[in-house]
Amino acid sequence: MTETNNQSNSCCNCSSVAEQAKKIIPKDTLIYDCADFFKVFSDSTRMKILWSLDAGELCVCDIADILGMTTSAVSHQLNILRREKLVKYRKSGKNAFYSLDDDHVRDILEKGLEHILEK
Amino acid sequence: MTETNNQSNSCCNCSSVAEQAKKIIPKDTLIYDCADFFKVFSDSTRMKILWSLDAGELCVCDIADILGMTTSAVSHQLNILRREKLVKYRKSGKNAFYSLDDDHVRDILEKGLEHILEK
DNA sequence: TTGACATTTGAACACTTATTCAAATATAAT
DNA sequence: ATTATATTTGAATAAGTGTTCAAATGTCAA
Repeated sequence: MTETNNQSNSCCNCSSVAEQAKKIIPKDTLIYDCADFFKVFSDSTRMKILWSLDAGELCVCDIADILGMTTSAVSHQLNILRREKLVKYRKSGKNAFYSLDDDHVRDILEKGLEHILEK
Repeated sequence: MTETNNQSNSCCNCSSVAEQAKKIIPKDTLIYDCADFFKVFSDSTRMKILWSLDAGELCVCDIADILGMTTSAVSHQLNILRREKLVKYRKSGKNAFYSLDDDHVRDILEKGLEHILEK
């Protein structure tokens, strides 16, 4: 054997970088969880809800009013945000009050905004 | 008129927060751009590609080899990553070498991973 | 020129997803 | 009990998306 490495069918000279890449990539389960996490931010309605909650605690009908959407549509999205642990809520009488789960969410929101504004 | 504010149909006492929320929410165009930006991170294939490129510059066939996918599928995703300015590339002979556009992307990748690991 | 290789591209397909609509819960007021 | 209000839920629809496949483009070597 003239070449002593085990790369399968490389077409160029990226082999060393490729080997390192294989080590760097997080495990599949992590990748999936991470992708799902970002997926929550990938919808404009959810984005607006999160920015609204950045102002403080809000009930469903107020969020719906702010966004100009039905409470049903908003509730569906809040359900997703809750499932991904981005918002928490408490029930009080007829109302359900939602708020951001932690400052981590604010970090991400601002990072995204920064990226757009700087480009 | 007994109440002197112009809120339309609020059901609770979130009015002051709601007013502030309306001011805080970024303009629609910004929201859309931001959502699109995060959408890129919401797919596991693109996520793996980005993590691969974190190791350094790579050509398409090597990325395909690392991910165990066809070059066509990878090329389609690279096209999206390029469109959103997350990766840059240079052509050299038959090859196209891709790399991360800037450290901003690394920041987001790590923020996402942090969030998952801490929860 | 011919053939091989790396990459890109477009159409088709299966799959996912956001909103709408109607109905169901749940709580408070009369 | 009845009515009104706030919210949730499930099914249906329409729009969006990732991969595959086949074909096209572009580059190098013989």
